[in-house]
Amino acid sequence: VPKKPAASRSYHHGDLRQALLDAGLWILRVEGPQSLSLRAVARRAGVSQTAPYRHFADRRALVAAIAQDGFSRMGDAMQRAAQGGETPRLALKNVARAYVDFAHEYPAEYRVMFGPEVSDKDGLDDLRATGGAVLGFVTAAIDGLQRGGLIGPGDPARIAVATWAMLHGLVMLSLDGQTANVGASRDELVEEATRIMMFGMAPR
Amino acid sequence: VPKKPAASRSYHHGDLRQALLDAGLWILRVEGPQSLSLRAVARRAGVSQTAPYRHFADRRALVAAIAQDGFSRMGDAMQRAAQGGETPRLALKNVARAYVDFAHEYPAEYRVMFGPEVSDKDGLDDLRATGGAVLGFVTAAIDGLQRGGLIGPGDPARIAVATWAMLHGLVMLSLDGQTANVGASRDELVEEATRIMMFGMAPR
DNA sequence: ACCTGAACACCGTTCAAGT
DNA sequence: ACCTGAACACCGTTCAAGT
Repeated sequence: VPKKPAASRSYHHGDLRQALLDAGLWILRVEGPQSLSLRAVARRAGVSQTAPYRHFADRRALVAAIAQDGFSRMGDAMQRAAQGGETPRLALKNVARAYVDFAHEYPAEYRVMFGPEVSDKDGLDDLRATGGAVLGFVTAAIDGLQRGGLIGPGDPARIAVATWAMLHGLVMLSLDGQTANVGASRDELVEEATRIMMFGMAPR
Repeated sequence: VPKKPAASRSYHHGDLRQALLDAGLWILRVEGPQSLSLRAVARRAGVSQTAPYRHFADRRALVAAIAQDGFSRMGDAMQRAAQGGETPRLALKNVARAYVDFAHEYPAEYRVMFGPEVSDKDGLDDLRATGGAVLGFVTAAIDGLQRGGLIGPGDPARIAVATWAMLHGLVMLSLDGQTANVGASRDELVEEATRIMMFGMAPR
């Protein structure tokens, strides 16, 4: 029996759109991405197979909504991490760690966020905007570090892309188990990557 | 009518395993990853729906074989690029460019190589080995640069992971269209990433 | 050994219909 | 407006059978 106030129960399943998203997230986390079907989501939400079409144009729209939710929550985690740092450089490291931690805590969602099903953003304007916000967030952080004299000059947008690329690549290789044989922990790899990004590989 | 010598035609479709791989690659490139089904591959190869099961245990095995083929061809391209450089540093840049170019020339295959369907390498020992060879290749290149005094000390395996992560992340963000708004070409972004990897972001 | 046809349990999506 | 049931064209996989 739903406990929500009547005003938010526009039909007898409460907020069905949210219920479908919750069901999708549960299936994704517990049963894996290959089980994430519109029919399974409908079953878990307790409605007929065709009910989701009232809220999502097609399967891709549901996946996009899940991806967008992931970007949103990851952005929140990064924001919280940024506020915790005592110095700008510590803040950047905290943000990097928050990013990597989010991906490893919710690997299935992270994969969906960057997966092939939503890689073509045509018709997914909201998702494009939310994903772009992550880059904007990193760009603002880079800009702040430049103003503080902690990193050198250069187009902050390009530097931000390189920073994001490093984090994203590290996460993907790690999730794919492709860093398992280097004899270094996840934190050690983040550390090494941060060191290279700050000081470079060239001898000083 | 197949023109191969009789010795290689173990059955009337020639080398059916290879024919199925070719069909899969064609479908992947032309119709996209969502059309890559065992049945479609069989149809295109002109055999019954169940014939592929003589050569691939299941759909995942076919996808893994396609991914492995991709890793193999990408490794070849990197090897060729490495030999072309006049100096070690130019060679590294050439390898980076070859990597990024391969991914953009065969985006569907690249996505499959790092996609969720084969991310769990359990039971895919050959794929794990071929993927690991890419890391070994980068590690050897880093080691060579260290010996030549062109990059500083440090565990070459960890430095290689960071280098690969940067390339992989750049490729994925670019393929996802998430670098479209920074006003920089693909080459410019590779250039910027290479600069940061070599000299770092910190002011000198 | 290699391939086929029928069958089962799924799936996305559409359509007419119910309240 | 919101939801359902039936239907269509797919899919992965198994099984008995054919040469």
